[in-house]
Amino acid sequence: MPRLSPNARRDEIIAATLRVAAVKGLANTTVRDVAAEMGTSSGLIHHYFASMDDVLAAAFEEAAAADLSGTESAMKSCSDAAGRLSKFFAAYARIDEYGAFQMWLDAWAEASRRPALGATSRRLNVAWQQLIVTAIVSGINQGTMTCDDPEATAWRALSLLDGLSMQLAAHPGVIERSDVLDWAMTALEVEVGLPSGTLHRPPDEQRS
Amino acid sequence: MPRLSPNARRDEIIAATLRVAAVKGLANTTVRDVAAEMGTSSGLIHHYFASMDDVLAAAFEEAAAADLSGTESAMKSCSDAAGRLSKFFAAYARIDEYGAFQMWLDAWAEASRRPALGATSRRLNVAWQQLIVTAIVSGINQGTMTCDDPEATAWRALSLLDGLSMQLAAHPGVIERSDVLDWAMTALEVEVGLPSGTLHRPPDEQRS
DNA sequence: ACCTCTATTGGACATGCGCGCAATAAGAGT
DNA sequence: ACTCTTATTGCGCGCATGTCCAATAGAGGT
Repeated sequence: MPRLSPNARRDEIIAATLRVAAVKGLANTTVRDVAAEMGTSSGLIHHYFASMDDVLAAAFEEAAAADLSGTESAMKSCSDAAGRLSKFFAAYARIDEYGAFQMWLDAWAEASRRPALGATSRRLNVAWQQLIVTAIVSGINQGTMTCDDPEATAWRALSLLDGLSMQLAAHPGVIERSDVLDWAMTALEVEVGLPSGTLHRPPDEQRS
Repeated sequence: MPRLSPNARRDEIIAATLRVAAVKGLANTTVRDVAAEMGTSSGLIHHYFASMDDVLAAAFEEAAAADLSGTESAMKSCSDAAGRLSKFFAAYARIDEYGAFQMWLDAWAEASRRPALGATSRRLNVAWQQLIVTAIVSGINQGTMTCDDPEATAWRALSLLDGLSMQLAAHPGVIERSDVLDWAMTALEVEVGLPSGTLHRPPDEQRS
């Protein structure tokens, strides 16, 4: 196999891991699977990562961090806080649709058994919650929202989304995909005192 | 080891499997783990089950069905609908504490890859949701609750509980155990128009 | 007492896993 | 062309897993 630069090879290992994990699941992805996917030897992987746990954590980190920063920048395109929350839900739904949710399910299930993966999962989950927190806080400052405990409200909104999406991913057909977003947005509207339907409407874009 | 009747031994295998799975997770529970937990040889297990998959499926079914019927009967000890919901949350919390939630996480993650496990998980999940639905419907009939769509409200309540409990199980420390119940109960109170705090108080027992 | 059935044993077997390591080869700098 | 670094190989070690099976032991019927 062609000799690659460390950065390029490292990226390819992560990319190959994600391709395998999308089919077999994060937990069932082995060193030999990833090596075969790349067409290289299995020993090569341990030249770049100390353990398979680290490989999985890096792959999950890569995919999840990309989704996170994509969502973050989408939210910045709105100046008003309600619009930002609206963007948040839209971005979450897009990720959900493209099948990444199964990876989150795997990560959550494995979090308590694989320390590196668990730490990454925890950090990114908190980062998602903080996206909601900051949007709510700016909503309060702008006078359009009211909320006693933005941290708690954000956990409830995110957990409701996660819980509903889990039903969608694990038991297709028991609830509708369109209901997930609708229900979660409505619940958050009530919590922060927004007029019903505010989050459902496409937000105004920010003026430059 | 004492020679037991087939039924007794089969039950003990399932019980031992659950004890191990509570610690190691459903997916990581091995034949030898179960045998060691019982204090018998590993070959004995294959005398009763054709494969380890069958053991895990039977164990999950057993535990989940027991938790479900336990919760159902606890709810029946209350005549008023709000009391029943209160019992529901109490039962859910008890199950959660004893470590069974990791098993649900495993089941959800594996649902899309193991059809038999997925079907069981789906059926029992819907049954849990229906426990809430019937309580809400009787609350409406008793005139103590209002709800446009009990099915949807039940999914939201259950998903919020599941989502929050998932954070508890996967990322210990990010939220408090006591908050999970508090937040989920408050959210449901708002949804069905119950006075704040109603679900938090220990319900009156039913008079015979 | 013996006999029969079967619950139970304990280990063999093949497979798959993460990981480590000595050998190899490719590319970059001189 | 020569050297030096290191990306890459290919295999082997130790361990854990599920499955299978011949041998053993214990309880119930006659």
